[in-house]
Amino acid sequence: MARPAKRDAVLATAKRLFYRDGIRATGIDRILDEAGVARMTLYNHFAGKDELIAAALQERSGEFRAWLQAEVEQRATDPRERLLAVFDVVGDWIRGERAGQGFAGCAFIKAAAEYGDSDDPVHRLAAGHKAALRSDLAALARAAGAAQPEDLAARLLMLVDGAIVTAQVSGDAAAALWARELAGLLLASELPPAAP
Amino acid sequence: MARPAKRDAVLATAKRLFYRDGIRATGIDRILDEAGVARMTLYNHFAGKDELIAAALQERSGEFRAWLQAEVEQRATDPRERLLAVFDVVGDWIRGERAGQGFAGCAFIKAAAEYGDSDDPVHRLAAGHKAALRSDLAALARAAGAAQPEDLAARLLMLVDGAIVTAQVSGDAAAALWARELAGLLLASELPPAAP
DNA sequence: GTAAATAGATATTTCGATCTATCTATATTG
DNA sequence: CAATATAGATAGATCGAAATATCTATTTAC
Repeated sequence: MARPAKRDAVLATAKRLFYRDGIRATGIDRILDEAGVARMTLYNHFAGKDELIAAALQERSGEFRAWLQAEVEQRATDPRERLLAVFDVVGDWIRGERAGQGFAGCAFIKAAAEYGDSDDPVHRLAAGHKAALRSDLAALARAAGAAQPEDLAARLLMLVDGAIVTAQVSGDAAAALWARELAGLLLASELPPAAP
Repeated sequence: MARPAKRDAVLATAKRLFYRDGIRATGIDRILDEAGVARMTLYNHFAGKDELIAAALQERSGEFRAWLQAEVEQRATDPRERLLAVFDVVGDWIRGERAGQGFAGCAFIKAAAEYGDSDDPVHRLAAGHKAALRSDLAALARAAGAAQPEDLAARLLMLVDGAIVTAQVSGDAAAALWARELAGLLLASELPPAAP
């Protein structure tokens, strides 16, 4: 094997359990058990649980952004429609149609909830993920001709997060649809009329 | 003193620490220390931590709903304006202008994040709180003449939660304003035009 | 005087982390 | 090719701290 097969096993298991059960609720021992890895291989690859948490969140952030970007680009070509397609992708995610992963809310919102101090490294990673997503959306908004793409992106991301939280807390699978309708109203009021 | 002075001290401290630091992150010992109460008085009044969590969340839910209701009624009389005033109240809360309490997100969203299993009693309490809030908003929506007051309430609550989460995770103090603007668009499209 | 509250000891887990000794597979070297 | 050095992984013991919960004996307050 090339290099870090065991490291990847630990990281993948940590990502899954941290997301499904929460970070504080997930002990090192369960990660080791489910990854089928010895205790010291974890501590050989990561300085400790904190570093493992950071690595898991960073990897998840990159994967999620890439997945969202690819799905959106696949579903629409017109920038305005791509902004709306974001909510369709989120809807599929909520309904559990994302590769392998059952929906359990947003890992970063939940991480920020567990580590509420805004100076905490975990909270910073969560905020950084949201800032990156906002930047991704701002690029789409700019392509769609928004006068204030950053402002529009911030509002759209707030809609996305509202939908995710509503689905996770209350089990409202239709939340993404509600958010999509609201996004439609927002785009109609913020974007120049589309040329036919 | 009448009856449960010590019980109230424990409950008040638990409410505060659970909200500020998280539930799992808050140990019994710290609650006892900060409440200035002996260990056995806690276990005389509550069967254990689980019951204390439930009591704290229930009390907070009632207090929050009453506070929101009172603030909204104080700020506007017209039902449509009351629906918008909800976002002003949330904005004050985010900016830390609620009695004594620094803003640290929504206690119930955070609780549902920590206890992700939808069958968990803590998660159920969180979902129940959101259902109650939705019901409160639906009453306002009905008074405002909404055709589908429950649907409108669900969307407004999603906006509220989106604003709260955005403020907590990313520190965007303006999130409540963004949500208010979106709510304005939604009301314009869902409510009958106001009679002058 | 009676019920509540207290201090303090204690039991039992669980958690994160460290250390050691052993095993294995690969790579290096003679 | 064969002997060996090296790195990675393993199992298991162990440590200290923190967590929830229980029990007892004493003090406080009404």
